[in-house]
Amino acid sequence: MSIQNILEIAVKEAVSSLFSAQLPNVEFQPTRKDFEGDITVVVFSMLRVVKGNPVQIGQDVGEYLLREVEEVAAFNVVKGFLNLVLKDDFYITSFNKIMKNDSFGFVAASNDAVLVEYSSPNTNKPLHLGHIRNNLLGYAVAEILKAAGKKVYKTQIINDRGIHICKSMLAWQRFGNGETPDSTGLKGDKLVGNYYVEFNTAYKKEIDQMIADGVDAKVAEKEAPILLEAQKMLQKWEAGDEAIVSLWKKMNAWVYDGFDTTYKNLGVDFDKLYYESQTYLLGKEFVQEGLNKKVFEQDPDGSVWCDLTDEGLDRKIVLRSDGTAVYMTQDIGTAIQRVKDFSDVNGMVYTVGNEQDYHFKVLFLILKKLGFNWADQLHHLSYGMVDLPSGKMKSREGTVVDADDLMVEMTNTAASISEELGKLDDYTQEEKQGLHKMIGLGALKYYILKVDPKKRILFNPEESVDFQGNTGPFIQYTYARIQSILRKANDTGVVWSTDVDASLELHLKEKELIKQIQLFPSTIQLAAENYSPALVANYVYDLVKEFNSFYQQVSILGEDNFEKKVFRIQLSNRVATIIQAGFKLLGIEVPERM
RNA sequence: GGUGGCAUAGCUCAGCUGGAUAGAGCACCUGCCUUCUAAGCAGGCGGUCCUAGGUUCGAAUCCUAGUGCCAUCACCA
Repeated sequence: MSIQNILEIAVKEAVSSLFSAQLPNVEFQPTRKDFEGDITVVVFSMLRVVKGNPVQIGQDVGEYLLREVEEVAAFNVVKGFLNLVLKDDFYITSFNKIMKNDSFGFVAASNDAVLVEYSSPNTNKPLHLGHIRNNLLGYAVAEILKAAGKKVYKTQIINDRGIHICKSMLAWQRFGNGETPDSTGLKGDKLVGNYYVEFNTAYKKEIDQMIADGVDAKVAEKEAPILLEAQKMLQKWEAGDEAIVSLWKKMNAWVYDGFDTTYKNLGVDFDKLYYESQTYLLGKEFVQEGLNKKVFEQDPDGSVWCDLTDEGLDRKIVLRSDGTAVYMTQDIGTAIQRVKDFSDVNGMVYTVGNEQDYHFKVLFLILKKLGFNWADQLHHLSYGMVDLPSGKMKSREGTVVDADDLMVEMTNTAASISEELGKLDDYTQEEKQGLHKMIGLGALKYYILKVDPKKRILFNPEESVDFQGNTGPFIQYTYARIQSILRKANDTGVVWSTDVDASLELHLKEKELIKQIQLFPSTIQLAAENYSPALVANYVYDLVKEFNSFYQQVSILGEDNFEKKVFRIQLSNRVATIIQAGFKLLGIEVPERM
């Protein structure tokens, strides 16, 4: 039973015996640092049940608790706040328990399965900073859900069909001269992306020419020959034209190759991939079923709609008049397919930017109307855009921050800082490289994940990402320092695996650290409930702040009292494992040295 | 125009279900490396929590209205 539960019962008893009143609940909060105490009972909230002066009530309850609850060492009342001081041995006992728990903070896996979708790129462009946020968020949320006891399947849906793909294909056919990733040394996604750009360049040139020849601008945009040819290509693709399909397969393979490299560097992975080209037909069946069930209605021109005006939304199209699928059609099909594939799945998380809030609201509603009981368990993990100081990233204006380039840049920055400090001159080039990547990526990932997903991020490439203060490297550094201490402790042969003597007197900083450590499990739960890696990031930061303060104020290995020394080594070790575990949830690694 | 999100220090962000004197980092100014890694620590400067009402013993937090920024309202994805 947690201390809070013990106190809750005791406070209720106190109120019952002192004032003959029944408290529905007791409000607790951590005592603010400016006051003496560890945990605070808010007396104000009792006033509804107990009439009287809050200070006097607090005093009476405090005396009762001091008498009846073993863990309470002292109390004081400030205004309507009853501050309780807990005994040191309560903290030490609690700490000893935590030290024995190898999976502290983690809930054992259950059969309650959730599918988490993220990344989901188009196959005509390389990944950029926006995708990085998406990937990091999706990956971290998946890990956090696992830690909170869910069974998780990571997945993505790859948008591998449509006119945009044909544009790259056409440009490659025309201007490519048979170039391949091998012949050029370019990553496959970059190569294909270049042809997408080339298409647009050629397209624009044709439009300009047509306008110069007296064609109306809007007409030119629609009738530029190269665009018409791309559309023809799409029709051929849908008809299964062999040459087109094989070109499509070849170029897509290049792109997937490139993506794989980026994902690997970024440290994310997937359990199952879905391809739009394989699922887009599926939704159509259910459109028909929706029609039968009268969930949908058909217009005279053949288009199918879902009327959501009763829910305060619009009428939404689910099938075009020519019978082809729209975005919504495919998403309906994909969702259903996933539940078929993973029969134990009881919920899905869609990691998609907040510009699609409306789409997902509608999608979930439609699935519910179609009668799927799991539709209530769908969650759109909506996140804000990553903006540059110049505004939104636009590929056409060349203001996109490329994912691969950014990772290299971060690694280089980490390298130059590290070299300047020169602490690791005995490392081999290879070891150094690995470390620099770990630090550079740690900085990037932490920078993005510490922000509440809902909020947009302003990314300034010039100022880039900090390595000091509230940053990934700051936290990694603390971890490395602790490892250094542990190495020395082991080298000097200190055995530090024994239980800590509960009669030890705690230093203020030690007590604060234990308090912070105790919060780890509830932080993971809260982060899972809110789908917010930021909560984990900020928790680890607070823990590290607390540790550094402790580290600076007390000597660990230099402590004369052996019991204290052992305790401090254990405490440091526990902090390190929580940093490591917390960062792992964020997909960030920690170094032995830096 | 309808709908949704956001608004906290010069900048970037925390602030859990309403609680005490609103907290960090960066930047700027002071100190601290003959002691476990100074990518660190301690301190200082800096706030109309967008505005106006309301609910409450108590509001950055909840409600209403307004202002600003962003997104969305396509037979695009």
